[in-house]
Amino acid sequence: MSDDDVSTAFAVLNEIGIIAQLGRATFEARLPPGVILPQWSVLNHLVRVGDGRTPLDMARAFQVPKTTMSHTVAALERRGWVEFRPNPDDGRSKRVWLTAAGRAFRDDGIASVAPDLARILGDLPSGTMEALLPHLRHLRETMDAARD
Amino acid sequence: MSDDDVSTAFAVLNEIGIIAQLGRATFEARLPPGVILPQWSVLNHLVRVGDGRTPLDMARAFQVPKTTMSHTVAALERRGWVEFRPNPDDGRSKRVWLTAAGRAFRDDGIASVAPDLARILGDLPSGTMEALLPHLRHLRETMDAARD
DNA sequence: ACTGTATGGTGCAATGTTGGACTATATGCA
DNA sequence: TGCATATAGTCCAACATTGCACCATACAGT
Repeated sequence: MSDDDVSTAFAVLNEIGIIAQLGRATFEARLPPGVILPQWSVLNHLVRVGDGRTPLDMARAFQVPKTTMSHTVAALERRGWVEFRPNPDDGRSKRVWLTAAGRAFRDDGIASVAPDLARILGDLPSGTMEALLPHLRHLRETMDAARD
Repeated sequence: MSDDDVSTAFAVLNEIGIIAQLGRATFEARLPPGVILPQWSVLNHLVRVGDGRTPLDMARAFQVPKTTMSHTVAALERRGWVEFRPNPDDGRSKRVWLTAAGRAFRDDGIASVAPDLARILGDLPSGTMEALLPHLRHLRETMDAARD
């Protein structure tokens, strides 16, 4: 493992940190005031992987502490975008279900940000995102596995 | 701009958000308790681009509000890792300079995390990071330019 | 020079994040 | 069964982030 490899890795993580910041700002500019990216992301996650997950499942998926996820889903529930039902398999846990309003809000979010993303995509060499995606997935999976 | 392109972009930003989180956790696990990633990142930035920057310069580079950067550099100054000097060109602003202790602390950070990064790199197909870096730079620059 | 506006920086308050302690339920093992 | 340990979730307090109001300095147009 050469020093060069390590400094490339540093540079990659550095760029990723800044892009995450920019992406968050882009998103939040389009969400209604008071709604925050992690809230929308949880709705999106539930749509993509299916609802009925437990809060702890999602905390692991997002790599945040369980208290943070607890706070986030509580906010979503207050707004009527998700509802809790007991987990029949485990009396300690809840399952989180999307409401119709929650699905609609998630869809609105995509529709609102799509033009911003389209503008960014238009300024990038075509194929940039497709080139990034598989490598990013691989990196994420590897880092996830390394966190033992 | 097809729907597929937009959903690829969503997926890329999603992965980037999670990797940023994982990277942050990896780093903070190696920093002394109470030291936080943004603090170390600012020291790293000053080493890489040269010290003598103003806080506002750095706020822009990191895409954070100026109050956040003000808070961060104040913490670094309390720990003796940077010092402020007046800006001879502009009486409103400060310039931020690294101290010897600041440089040493930044170097220690690299040395502490390098083994973790090396482990991750060892589990990735070689060339993954090199493949990512130019695309990420491009994406970051484009998003930066789009934020007008 | 004078005045209006723009910019660098900070203090404060509201909010988000997170570690630690705690409760309740589940599971493994004698 | 009974007990020790592990796990899901929440409450609370400490701390980080950030929008807003404010001050000081700079600069542009007259």
